Amino acid sequence: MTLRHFRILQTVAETGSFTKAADRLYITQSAVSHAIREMEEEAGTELFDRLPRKVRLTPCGQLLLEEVTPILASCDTLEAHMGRLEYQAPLRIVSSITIASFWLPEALRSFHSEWPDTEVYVDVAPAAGAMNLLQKGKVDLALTEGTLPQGAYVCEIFASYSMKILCAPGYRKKPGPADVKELSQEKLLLREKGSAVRDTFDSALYLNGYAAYPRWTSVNSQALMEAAKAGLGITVLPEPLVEKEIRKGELIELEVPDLKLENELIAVRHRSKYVTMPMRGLLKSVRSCKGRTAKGQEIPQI
Amino acid sequence: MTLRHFRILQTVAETGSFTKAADRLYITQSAVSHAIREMEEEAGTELFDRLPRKVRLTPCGQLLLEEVTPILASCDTLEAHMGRLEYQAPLRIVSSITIASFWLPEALRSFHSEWPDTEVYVDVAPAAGAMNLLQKGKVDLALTEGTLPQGAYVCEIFASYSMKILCAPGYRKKPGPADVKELSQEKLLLREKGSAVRDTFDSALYLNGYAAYPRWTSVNSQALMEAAKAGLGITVLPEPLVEKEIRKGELIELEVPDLKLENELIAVRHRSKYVTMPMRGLLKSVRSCKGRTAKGQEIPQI
DNA sequence: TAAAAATACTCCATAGGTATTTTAT
DNA sequence: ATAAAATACCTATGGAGTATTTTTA
Repeated sequence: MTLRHFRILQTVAETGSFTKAADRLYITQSAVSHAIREMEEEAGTELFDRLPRKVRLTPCGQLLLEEVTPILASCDTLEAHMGRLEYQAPLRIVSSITIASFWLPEALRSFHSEWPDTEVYVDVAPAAGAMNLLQKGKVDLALTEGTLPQGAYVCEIFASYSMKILCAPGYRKKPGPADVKELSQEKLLLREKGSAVRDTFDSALYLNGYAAYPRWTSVNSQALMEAAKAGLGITVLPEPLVEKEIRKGELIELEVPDLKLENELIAVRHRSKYVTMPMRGLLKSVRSCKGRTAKGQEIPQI
Repeated sequence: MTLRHFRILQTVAETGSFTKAADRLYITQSAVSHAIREMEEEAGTELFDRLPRKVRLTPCGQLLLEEVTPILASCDTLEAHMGRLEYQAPLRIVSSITIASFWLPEALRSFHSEWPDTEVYVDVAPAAGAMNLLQKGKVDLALTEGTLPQGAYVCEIFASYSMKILCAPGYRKKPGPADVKELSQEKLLLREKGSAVRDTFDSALYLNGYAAYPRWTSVNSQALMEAAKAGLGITVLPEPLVEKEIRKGELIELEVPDLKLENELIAVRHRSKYVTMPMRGLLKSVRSCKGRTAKGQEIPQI
């Protein structure tokens, strides 16, 4: 039994004639006759009464038609969707917290203006989890930061941000720059290991021969910022996140000349994965994205 | 796009491998590869990501699979029904009032015991309407009575009944048999023209050179019976219908030796119409039917 | 190196066509 | 005599196979 048989059955039922059905389907009466015969053999009974000048569904044929009609209707709508599949299928991406806060909103706004039919599902997760989702095929693109991932991936650096070392205005007695040793002995308020900000900081210290033993370890940057404001220690956070606080004087930057604290933002996808047109569009939007949210706009805290 | 493509898509999605899908479908990996390629060309996008050692649905493939799955499920249940179509399709019959009252219940009881899965839809209609329904294909069998219908039909006489000429006990002054002339001049309470009982009576009179001009004409036999009981005239009704009233003495039979009032019961079907197995069964039940309802049982009045 | 998909090619089953016969009015 | 379906017979497309190459971990 094939869709072809179903379609022929339906058309014969509608036209009441093998010949007319054949005309409508652009095949010959012979082909219709064969097809109906095949179905009748499969059913073990006649589906049409052959009357002079016309045919008419038997009760069996009627029963079969009732089952076949919704199947054909489904196939028709599917057929119509077929060509648009690529634009209707959602994009699934995972993004680091920082990127989701300061780059993604702009990128998605630009993407949606070009691809209004394509939905984007976003999963915000720390860098380590992001690569796992990508590898498992749960997402098609990971926007992550820090070190370039190993493996069968295509990576593209699309932006970067610097991290600031910060404390409350009255926290430090000695003014001016500090050296790395001083910093490593301070009360540190840091993100958890595995987060890009922490890993970059750790490796920067390590390059100078030191290691960090933080007082606070937090999965949430906002908590660290508040702790620093309260004078509980020194924290290290992405510049875009603390821009406003520095401007307002609620936090002040501690300069440590030897530490290069810069994180690169990376769009990562499977090397062997086909890049759909909407995905191409999203990558373009990500690339052309200036970063940061507009001045004065409230930053959503995650 | 064919059901075959859909099935291959589904199997590849389930097994995560072209080769495993091919094994399960008893075709080769090559055939699967071709089929998926064809669908991808139709969709204009890739449906599976080719990873080392396995394949995985893309979002497009996922979307397509979600549309395809219910179609395949419908086809599976249809396939299962296919062979039983003949037994699941209902029989549609039309029956005269008299047959429906005194023969059909027994025939259907016997039929249903042999064909419990086959439903029978019964339309009770006067003889003229019955043939119309049969001709229009609304029913597959007509149980009618009186004259054999003309046209492309197969007819089978399966029983007969006699009609009784009846009046109230005190209605007639002169006792004993009457002749046809006397009868034709009586106050007659008759069924409408087109009904088998009336037509048979009319033609019996006509053969003797007379015609009926009834006082009452009714589509309902019960009304005629009540009128006769009330002494309003003489009526002509099927014997099975008035058996009880005669026995009780509520009506008495008027003998008219020259009138042969016998109606044959006929099963009629289209000559060119395929006879399904259940229909064969129903015909057998009709043929072997003794007629009348069981003694003492209430006769449903229609 | 191994395991899987892609591909080049071949074959044949069957969908479909042509021409004719059958059927029923 | 006519209009339609059935049928005998033929053709060609495409579904499926074999064998080989490509790909990537």
